[in-house]
Amino acid sequence: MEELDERKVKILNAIIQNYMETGEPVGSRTISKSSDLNLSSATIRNEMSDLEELGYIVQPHTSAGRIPSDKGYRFYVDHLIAEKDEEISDIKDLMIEKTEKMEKMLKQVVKVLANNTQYATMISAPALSGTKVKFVQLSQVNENQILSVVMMSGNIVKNKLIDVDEPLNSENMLKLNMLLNTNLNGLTVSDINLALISRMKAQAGEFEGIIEQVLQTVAETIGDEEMEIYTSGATNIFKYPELADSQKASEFISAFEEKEELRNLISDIETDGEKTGTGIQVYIGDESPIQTMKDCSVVTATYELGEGVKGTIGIIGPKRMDYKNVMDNLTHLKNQLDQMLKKADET
Amino acid sequence: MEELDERKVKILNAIIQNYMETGEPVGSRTISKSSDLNLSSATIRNEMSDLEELGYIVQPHTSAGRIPSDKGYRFYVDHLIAEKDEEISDIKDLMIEKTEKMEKMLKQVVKVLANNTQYATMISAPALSGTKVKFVQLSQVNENQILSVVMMSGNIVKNKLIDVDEPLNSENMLKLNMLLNTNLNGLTVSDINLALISRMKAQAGEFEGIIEQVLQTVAETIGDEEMEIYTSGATNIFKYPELADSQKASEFISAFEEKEELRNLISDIETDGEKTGTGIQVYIGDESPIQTMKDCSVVTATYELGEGVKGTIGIIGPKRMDYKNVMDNLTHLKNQLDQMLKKADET
DNA sequence: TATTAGCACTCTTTTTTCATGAGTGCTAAC
DNA sequence: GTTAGCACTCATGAAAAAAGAGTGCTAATA
Repeated sequence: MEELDERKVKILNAIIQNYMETGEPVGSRTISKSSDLNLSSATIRNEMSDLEELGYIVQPHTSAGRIPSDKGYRFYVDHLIAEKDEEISDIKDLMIEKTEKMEKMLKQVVKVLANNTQYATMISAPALSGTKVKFVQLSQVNENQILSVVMMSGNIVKNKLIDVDEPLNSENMLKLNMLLNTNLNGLTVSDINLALISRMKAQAGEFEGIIEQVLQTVAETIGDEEMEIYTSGATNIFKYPELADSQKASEFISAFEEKEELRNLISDIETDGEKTGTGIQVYIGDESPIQTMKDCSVVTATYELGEGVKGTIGIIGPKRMDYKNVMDNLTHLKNQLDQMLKKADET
Repeated sequence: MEELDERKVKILNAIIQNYMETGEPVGSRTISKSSDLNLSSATIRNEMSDLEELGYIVQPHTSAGRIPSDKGYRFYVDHLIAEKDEEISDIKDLMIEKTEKMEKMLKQVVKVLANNTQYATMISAPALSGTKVKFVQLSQVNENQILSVVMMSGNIVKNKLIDVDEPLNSENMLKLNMLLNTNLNGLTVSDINLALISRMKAQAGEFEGIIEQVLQTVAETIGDEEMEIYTSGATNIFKYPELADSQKASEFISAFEEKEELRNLISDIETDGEKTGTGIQVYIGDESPIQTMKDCSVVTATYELGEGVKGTIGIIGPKRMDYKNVMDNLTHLKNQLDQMLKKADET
């Protein structure tokens, strides 16, 4: 296991640090001068040669310096960051305005995070399919339309218009609402099965037809929704020359605009499960499940809104991103989010 | 007025046509051969020299061909497009899926339009401030919270949670709902003034306190919203070399991501009023109210959702955009939108 | 034995130079 | 009024040359 002695680790670290800052291949002379090892460039060269053979660094071409390989970054993330943890991490405080609207909050969160890190960011709204029904209300809007309003845990409100053949009188409407609330309260979409439906139909008596339509609608309202994703800072990519040529940039930004690929990315990540104990996951280069991002690294965190209901927040940037800063930011934010959402749910 | 004789017009037209296709400065020899004027390049050169003096075309540098100036494009848009109108315009049919959700529909519209034109597109949701209240419903969600749901013309539904000190019993809730609906139905935000409020308070009796809070909330629900804008195809900018260098592209795409500048653009345009009889407006280069877009042209259309309630749909592309195609597309789409929204409102 | 100075060699990057070609403006002839 | 002809300008691209960065290897050193 110990294929790297202490000195090699130090040199590898120095190379990565330097490359993170400059984005340029780093040569032996640079290391020789900048590090506190007091070794000549020739010695460093020998060590670098070894490190290359072991696959931690790579030479873009003969007579260029070395850059970290995916394996190198991986080593850095797994071993080197922890060592630095003693340092005081001074994250700019992530000021998030309080707002009860989930959508606004999420939009703000990605924006703040993008600003703070200078990378591209995304966040997925918690999938409704896992949330519970807190409250249902049908209202007769006019002769032929009923407005169904469903409130889920996390105070997410969804609504839909239902067309009906004939209006219900207010007494029946009241009954129907009672029926819906007593039966659906606390259930998730997957809980609404055939057995429940026929039970409710039986109770509905003459409104059996409407009940069916309503339940159908409720299910659609909650379940049918495709995963909502908010993004920010896609244009930060232009700050990193290795990603900024128009071909790549166009694809990258398109992916952020379309969001379809991001959706795939996120569902892959969510099924992937947690890799670290902290709820933070790091995908370096090819490790990322998505092709468009193979020159990037993706760091994600999962926030929770009660049992089983999760959303994902992620940062996408160059492989030489500041992993420490990014992970700290995400941890911080994840905690803040968990707290806020829990509070919103309690009320 | 007649500073351009027929031949000059023909030459100008040929230059513009050619430049639109190629994006390259066009020289005298090209015109001499391509047009049906049967003139030598020397003659064309003389005419081009005149056209330049008059400001319709411009030379990027000595020994380059000419490109149209803003004035040239303006002439083209004002005079030359009309002449071509006999041609059958074969717009690909803009297939828009029916959906009762305004948001989904608008998102789809910009996407289709961007696909169809290959330019960047945007659409503003109709400002709620002008729409009318169609239906209000308060529901007791739990001891301390009331959910207010407001439905506006166009079937736009907004909701908000209100915190209250003590729950209302169902009878009082019913009264309150009646009161709200009878008083607010058909009103716009600006109609909800102090006089109305005090009148309603008087009618509310013991629930005066709640009424105030509710009305406040309703006003917020409807009025406070900032203009919602959906965009698509921002990365199409990379298809036009004159706009595709990373500096410009980054700014451009950022503007589309942030949407703040677009909001300004749209409100400028909306106050600007209609310039043409068709409801289509064209801003060429510097004519555009916004700095970031000074190398682009902006073409917009206004769609309506009943009296005074407007939204704007726009296309942003290079100055050499295919104005005819764009304007036709917008006209077509505007009609379709007007129709759809009218229908949604009737039900 | 580990380290280092020295040097030849490689490969990229930048600069310079040069040739090419597109396009113009002007003049003189038609 | 139109056109052929020609000198001139300027962008573009290729080729050549120069400069720099960095390596790998060898031989000397501690």
